[in-house]
Amino acid sequence: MTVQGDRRKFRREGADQRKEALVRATLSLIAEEGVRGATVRAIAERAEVTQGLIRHYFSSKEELVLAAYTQHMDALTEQTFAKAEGASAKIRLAALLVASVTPPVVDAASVGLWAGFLNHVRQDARMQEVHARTYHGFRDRLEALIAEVLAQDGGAAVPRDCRRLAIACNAVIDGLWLEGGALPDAFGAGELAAIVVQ
Amino acid sequence: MTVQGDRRKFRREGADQRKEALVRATLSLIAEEGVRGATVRAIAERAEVTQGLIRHYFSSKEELVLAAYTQHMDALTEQTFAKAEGASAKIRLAALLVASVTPPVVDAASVGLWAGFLNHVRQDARMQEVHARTYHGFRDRLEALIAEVLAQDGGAAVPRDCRRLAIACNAVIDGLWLEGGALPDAFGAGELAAIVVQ
DNA sequence: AGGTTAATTATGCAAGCGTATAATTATGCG
DNA sequence: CGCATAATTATACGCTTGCATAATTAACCT
Repeated sequence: MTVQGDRRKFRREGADQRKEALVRATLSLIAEEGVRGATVRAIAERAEVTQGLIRHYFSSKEELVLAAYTQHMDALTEQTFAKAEGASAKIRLAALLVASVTPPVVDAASVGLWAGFLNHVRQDARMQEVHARTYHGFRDRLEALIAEVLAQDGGAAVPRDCRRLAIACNAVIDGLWLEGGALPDAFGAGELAAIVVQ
Repeated sequence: MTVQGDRRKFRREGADQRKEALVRATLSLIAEEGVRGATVRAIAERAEVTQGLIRHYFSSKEELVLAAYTQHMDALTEQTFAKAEGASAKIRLAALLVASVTPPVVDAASVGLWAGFLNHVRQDARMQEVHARTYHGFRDRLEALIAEVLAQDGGAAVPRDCRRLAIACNAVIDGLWLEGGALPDAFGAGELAAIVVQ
């Protein structure tokens, strides 16, 4: 004689799917309201589960936020390089630069996410680690691509120059990234990329 | 027979000084922890008063945050233009650009502040007003300066061109602003300014 | 001096926070 | 089917939050 309570119906799902749903909900909330605004209850509601489930998959909110940050940064890098296709190295570099300053890598949500994470990254050592790893990963791949372009252009690819170019290139990308995401002005990414490639 | 309670001693101060102290405390906390992290109690503690006083000077936390944002944006503009001095218009423009991408206009706290305010500005109509007013104010003054430079260079200063140049110039400044504030890499602001002036 | 008053502190409240734990129930297996 | 178990929900606790209000006190006025 089980009491037929109004207990909410649910479907059991794999740990990976649930975790990803929670991470997605977390990211969208952080983009809108920052880490502090992404409350456990709000995250659970957006992921269409109850808040207790979060603690079942993540040992704390901090852990969930770290997982979300990691996933986001990795996805961003991957997403950007995925579009860097083409016959020659020069074309691939150009495509990479264009991808770096156009949606979906650059949009309001992405910038909101960056802003939401900024202070948290500054204060949490593990978040800093993830940031450093992602940043260097991106730069290294960019450096390799630049080396290819230089080699193909005939000139010898001095490693030190490649490193410097990669850093500078990255800086320009970051600057444009903010510009494109924060301001709605759509401006010709193509020509900008061309300038950088030159 | 008044009970000598351990009630905290205090000094009465003018409304302006207290308000400014509260605004300063609010700004520094928002830069560190975002608007949600800047709690009424934390602000009061940093301003060395008790939390009740905030309600005495501001009708709500939201009002205090708005006042802080307004004060910060105005100060930023003023601070930037204050350094734009020089004999010729061209020199003044160059000085303005340099000031726009060097401390104290650009530093970690300033970027943290920007990040902390971003989502709040996006969601609050009055904050958007302040942002728009400040942004246009800056751009208009920049436009006037550019017009001067063009006129001095001999060419006729077509208003439409000035407007466009001002917008583009502002975009570059914003990009560099993020770059300089978020990354510790100190890079030659002078040469950048030179490029823009050209 | 002493009284007035506004500035300031102290206290309390309801709601929301992250977290802990117990109660249920969907699902795979014999 | 019936049982076991992990996934999920429900509930509760202590703390913090923004806000309201009462109690105190520093400073000014005559």
